[in-house]
Amino acid sequence: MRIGNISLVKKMNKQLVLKLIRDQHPISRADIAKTTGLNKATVSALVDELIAEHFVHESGIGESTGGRRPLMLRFNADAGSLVGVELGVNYLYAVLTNLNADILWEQRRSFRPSEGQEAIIGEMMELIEAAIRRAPATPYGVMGIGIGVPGVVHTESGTVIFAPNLRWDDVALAAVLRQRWPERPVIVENEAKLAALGEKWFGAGNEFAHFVYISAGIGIGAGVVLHHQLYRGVSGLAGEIGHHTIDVNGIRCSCGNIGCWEMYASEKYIERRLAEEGRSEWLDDRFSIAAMALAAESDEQLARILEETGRYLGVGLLQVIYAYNPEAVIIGGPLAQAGEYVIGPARQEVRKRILVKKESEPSIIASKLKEKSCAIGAAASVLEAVVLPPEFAAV
Amino acid sequence: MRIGNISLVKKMNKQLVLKLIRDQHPISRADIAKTTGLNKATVSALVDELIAEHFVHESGIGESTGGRRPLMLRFNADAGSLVGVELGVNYLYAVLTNLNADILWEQRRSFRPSEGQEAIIGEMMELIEAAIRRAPATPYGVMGIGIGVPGVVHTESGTVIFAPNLRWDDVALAAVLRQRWPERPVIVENEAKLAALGEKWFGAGNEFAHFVYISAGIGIGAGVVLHHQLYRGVSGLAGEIGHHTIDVNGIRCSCGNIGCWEMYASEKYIERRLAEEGRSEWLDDRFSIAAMALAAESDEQLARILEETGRYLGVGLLQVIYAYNPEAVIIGGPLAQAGEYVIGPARQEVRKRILVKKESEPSIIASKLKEKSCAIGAAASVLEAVVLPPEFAAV
DNA sequence: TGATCTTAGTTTATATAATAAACTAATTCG
DNA sequence: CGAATTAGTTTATTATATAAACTAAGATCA
Repeated sequence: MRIGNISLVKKMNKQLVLKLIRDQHPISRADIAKTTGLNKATVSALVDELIAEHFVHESGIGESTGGRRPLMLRFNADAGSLVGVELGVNYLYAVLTNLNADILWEQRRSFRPSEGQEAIIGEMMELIEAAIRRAPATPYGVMGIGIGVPGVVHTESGTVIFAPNLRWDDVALAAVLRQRWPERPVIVENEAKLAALGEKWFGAGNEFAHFVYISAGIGIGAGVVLHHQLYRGVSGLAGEIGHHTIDVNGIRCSCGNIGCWEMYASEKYIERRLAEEGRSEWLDDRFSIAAMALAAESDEQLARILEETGRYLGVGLLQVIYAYNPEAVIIGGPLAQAGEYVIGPARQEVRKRILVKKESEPSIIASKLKEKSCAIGAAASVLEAVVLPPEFAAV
Repeated sequence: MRIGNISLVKKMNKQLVLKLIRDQHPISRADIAKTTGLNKATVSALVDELIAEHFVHESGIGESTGGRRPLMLRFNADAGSLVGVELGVNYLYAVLTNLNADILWEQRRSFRPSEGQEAIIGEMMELIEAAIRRAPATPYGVMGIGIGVPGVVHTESGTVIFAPNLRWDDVALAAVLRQRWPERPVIVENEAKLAALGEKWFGAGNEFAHFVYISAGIGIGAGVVLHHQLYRGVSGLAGEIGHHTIDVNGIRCSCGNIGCWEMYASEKYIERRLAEEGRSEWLDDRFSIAAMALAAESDEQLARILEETGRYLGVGLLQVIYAYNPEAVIIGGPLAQAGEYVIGPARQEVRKRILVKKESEPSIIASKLKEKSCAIGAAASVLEAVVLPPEFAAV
């Protein structure tokens, strides 16, 4: 039960000031006082502390608006570094960033899915080790490690409860990493949820209080941001909307259900359709939606398959809209590489089927961080945990 | 932008104390201090104010646990009255309650859907007038009026944007009522959302932080409570999940879409199946699920139709579970009168189709407030707006 | 029975942080 | 050049939570 006391007030206001500086820098103390409603003296005191903590610095003198010229403040993105890792189905991708998600170092590494858990976790730890070695000298150093995984996660313990595509089951990933780096916060979370955080902090979700990030690849997952905060549900399953039924009499999904959305609006569907249409030349190891979209410019059959996929995507988006009524839906993951070939038909399908037009239609847009969403989101999760908690932003 | 100051802290703590007294009365000052972590002196000061404001009263001396006997505190449900109104498709139902949702007066009135807006609003105002006249003498009198409507609502203005079954479109309902009762808060909200509030405050939702109330009748609507708060989305459409597609190749819905859930898990479906199976004797004006469920005990054909409906309900519940990952799903509305005939098969269907069993399965339970959910929820919305705002309960 | 221990609740003094108002600093404008 | 304006700091005040001391009223046990 959260009780209020004076230090809570201070924490809230300090966060608010820091957030404002990050979002609107360069900004003066006077502007902060005006936009927040806080007293000038309060702002000065809080800013002084933030400067002492290296999160803010003065960046010179601004333009006068008829009086004394203001001292401009900036968020200090170089107060520390963040490590973000995406654990894919057959690859690892790690980034080292500053607090502004500028990538200072990155590395991608493939593995065969047949490799065991230990081997994969071992490679991940090598990558993290390498990232930490590359970290520049900063006041706080590496502030934490975020990991995105393709499955359902128990966040407190950092355990991967269920990751079908990796065939992982109850793997205590965070425990291993915390043992190796006991002094650093380690966050393990579902990849779509982290990608949503990435888009929220540094991408297409920045301006929205409520949005849904759709990670469409082999399957479909989602990260749901409500009131500026990631929504996880009671056990972290919120957003597993790839298994929404869109055809009760449809085809069987690997999850045991019938007619799941992700059987129709994913790479799985495209592969099935390519095979059906006798275009199996596209079905080799190096299958890529991006290449397919390029070829589709002069290949109607391919274009049609992408368009079908987009329409099915739209059918499911309708459910996303009715469930969450978001301001925006951000389409990410490999499927988003097809760009308007998929997103256009999805938009049309939504417009065709939706109940109340103008009130309810969200912007349906492409991911901004592209294939880096998850890794950057993993880094952002550390930022959120350590520097800029969203708790007070809501309401 | 919410800033912190000392009076915010006081407001938070006072709300917290009042909430605790309401939830756990009788309770002593010492117990409040222990469970909240607030200082005894702080609690005493806040309680004194709450007593002066008539929201709390001392209710005698409790049992000693080895020392001085405590003064027990109770929530004063008779500090004021609440008016709640349900606007159905062809009836009005109004209640007058105390702050504990005990019904002091109620009235139900039918109308023909062909009557115009003005006539219906007129009848509603007569009902409200009658309720206000019946209100007992209390410190605060009638603290406000809540109205549940079968449609999408813009809450700030209290405008009914779209109510297909009433054929209402952009009706400024709250404006009319606020003109008549300018001194009283008037809340207009979707019926399922208010019913969810009702169950949260006084019914089956009491113990859950995240739950979904399903209003299943002619159509399907939902009220979604996340982090103890009603979630509305950006334009109040969140929870319009009756129009989730469960069969892309299915039958056309009145909303323009194809294969909507509410074509399969609603009274509409039952009526269609009754007709198909040649049981149209049930299809008269006084059609009632409750009667049908009773007859189903010795009528397999009826039992089978209810069971089918329940299975379709389960298919859609899966989507609710994946979207919100709630602790519980509460089934209300006319369809819930069929009890286990419908809820049992729904549970089975969910268990059969769900991805991760133990983590994700919510309790699927029947509404506790039954046909009074909406009206009591309308009253509760006033309570929440005026006496017990949920703002600080979250996180 | 009465001394001591416990628990409930109040009073008093103190600490923290926001605020208002007065102040200094630096600039524009006429 | 002086008045007005804007930026930022200093100082005194206020509201509130808290700790600690205190009063109140019971239980326990020799």
